[in-house]
Amino acid sequence: MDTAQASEANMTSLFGLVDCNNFYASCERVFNPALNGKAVVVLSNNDGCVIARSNEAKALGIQMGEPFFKIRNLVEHNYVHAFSSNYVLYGDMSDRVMQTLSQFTPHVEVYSIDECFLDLGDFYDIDLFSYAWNIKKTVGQWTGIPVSLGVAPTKALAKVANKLAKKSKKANGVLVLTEPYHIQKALEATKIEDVWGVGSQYATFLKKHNIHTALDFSIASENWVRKHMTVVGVRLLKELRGESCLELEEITPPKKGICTSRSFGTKLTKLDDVLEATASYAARCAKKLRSQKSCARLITVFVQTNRYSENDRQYYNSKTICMPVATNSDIELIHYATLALKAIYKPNYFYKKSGVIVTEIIPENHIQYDLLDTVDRDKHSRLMKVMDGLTDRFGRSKVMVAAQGVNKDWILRSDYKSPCYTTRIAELPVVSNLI
DNA sequence: TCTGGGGTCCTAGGACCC
DNA sequence: TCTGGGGTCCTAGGACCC
Repeated sequence: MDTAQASEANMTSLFGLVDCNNFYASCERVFNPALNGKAVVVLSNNDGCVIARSNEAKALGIQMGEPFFKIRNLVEHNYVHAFSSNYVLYGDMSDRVMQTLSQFTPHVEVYSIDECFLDLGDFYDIDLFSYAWNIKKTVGQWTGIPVSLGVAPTKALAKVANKLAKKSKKANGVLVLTEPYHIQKALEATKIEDVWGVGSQYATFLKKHNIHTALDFSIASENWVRKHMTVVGVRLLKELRGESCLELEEITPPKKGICTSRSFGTKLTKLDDVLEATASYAARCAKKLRSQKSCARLITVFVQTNRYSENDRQYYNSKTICMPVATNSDIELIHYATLALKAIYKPNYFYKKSGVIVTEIIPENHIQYDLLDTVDRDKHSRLMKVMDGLTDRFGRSKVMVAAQGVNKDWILRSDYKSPCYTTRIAELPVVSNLI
């Protein structure tokens, strides 16, 4: 946005930020009301660490990212209810929340699975507080998910408002910041490390320079900020001063890199096992590419051992292959992922994780074909369509390329998973030798 | 025993070209 | 012997987000 546009936007810009409270934990509660008032945590893949906590779990002192084994005692004594992550459920609940929000303004930006920016620029003249409160109430009634809502003239200020809305008992989940005096008070009450865009590195640096709150930062010199925090810092500075620099991004641009990686449920040493896992990740990348109608030219595979086991020999390596023609076919990506993995695999290591990254992504209708190409791309594309159709209907892992394996020794551990309450998964026998 | 996964943007510096 | 300078592209690394 240029300066003229920006200053024009400033006349009326107004953003809402809706954030689902403790989202994954709240999703688990919607379908299991007995959990209300109880400490609930949701675990990362492999039930490794805590990635979501209800307020009661926070009150027990459980930290974000805490390894699960450290709180196993609490779980066993029933003080805490733990769930493996159930992304199908959370994705579906997220869709419902976003659908509900779009009833209130046509211009929404789905910022993450549990956050959404709203353009409220047309609503300056109405009673913003009632409107905001109505949004919160409606989402609660229609989806069962509690949300907090901050409203302010810029995205960064809406973030500030949202955080305070959640924290303050008085605000009770809704805070509208339009008056300069209120904005100033809010900035004063916001610690610098809680500002959107200030991570741990910058927070430490800024505190060293006596900047402890968002207000301190907002009165720093622009040149000083540019010098130490690049143009990104300057944008933040302006946003906190009320000058809108970040627009609402309603259309999600296609991703420039797509990565699928997982830690294995157990340590793997055999090439075949690592191959099966890696092939599955390649297929996931292919599916993600197809869903955004893209193809990729580069594929990178990496493997690593468990960096926490001090007694094991450590190994990390990666290999990138430039494919002759950009593709989004399971079969081709698995083929090249296999080649890449074989190039870096070394026997006698305990592998804990592998991953597939695809880059140099282009729209699928912009592919440059190779004269010497021997792949029947039409056939692949038709096959992938059929497979996607089956996957969408019957769920993942029902149809796959044989290289992905059926033994799945590497599969994720997920001992505490709730049912997929909202999406029916029909039963269908595994078809493994389709190709 | 057990420690997540998937993204974005910006900058500095080197290579290369004319 | 003298040893320019501007532009572009690429990459690695560092910061951030959820």
